[in-house]
Amino acid sequence: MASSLAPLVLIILRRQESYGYQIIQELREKSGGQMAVAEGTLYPVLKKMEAKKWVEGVWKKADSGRERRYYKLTSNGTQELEQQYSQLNFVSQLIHKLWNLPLSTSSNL
Amino acid sequence: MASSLAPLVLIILRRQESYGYQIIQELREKSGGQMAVAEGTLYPVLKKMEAKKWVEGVWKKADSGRERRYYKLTSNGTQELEQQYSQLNFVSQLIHKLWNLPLSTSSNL
DNA sequence: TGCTATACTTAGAACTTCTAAGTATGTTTG
DNA sequence: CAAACATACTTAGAAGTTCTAAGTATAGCA
Repeated sequence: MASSLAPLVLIILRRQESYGYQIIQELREKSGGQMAVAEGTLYPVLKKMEAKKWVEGVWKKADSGRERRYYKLTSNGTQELEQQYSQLNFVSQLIHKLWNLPLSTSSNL
Repeated sequence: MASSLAPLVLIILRRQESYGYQIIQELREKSGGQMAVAEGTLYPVLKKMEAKKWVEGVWKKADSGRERRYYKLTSNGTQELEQQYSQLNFVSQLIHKLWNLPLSTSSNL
């Protein structure tokens, strides 16, 4: 369960343009193998993000001779990412706040 | 978009038992109005969590005379919460890690 | 030549969340 | 007292996301 893949992908593309297969590898590596996103999950997400103009995709022939679809962030996507990133931080902070509230030690009823 | 409501609810119930309507209020208050969960979203989630034995629900008559269904964490639910909480922290840290990687300044192709 | 890694596609199922109703009871206010 | 409002829970259906599980195709290697 990726729990909202889009921001993770946008963050990766913020650093440098990339393509589907590599994004999957990077997520797996950077997460120490914890985050295993299936191809059937990621590729439709990339298409949806392209349709929303968050990213721009172009076909390029790699040195290997293979065709790859490289994606890069648009300015739209940068805005979107900033919003989603701060939203994620907000929720994360809310969770910590709730977690750290003192536990009730006796019945409250 | 609540982005996985279950852990938030479990965290609230970890502090003290509560009921649906109050959980909605608490989420709204503690989030400064940012997190507005609809009743039609929360109540089915509570039922699902009860079916999974993460929480236990009982009907009680409140001082007001109203019937409420109070939920409290089971030991099962405590285990589940610990797992989900560390999973959330993991993803949150991964996101920060990826965000803070140096941006590429020139073409990488 | 056959296997493995790379690279992308697609259909359908499962799950989550939201919308938008509805029901019922207690409280407040004109 | 009646109307309006806040409390409290229910449910059906739509929309959105992710997973499963296929499939296609090419490059490199044994």
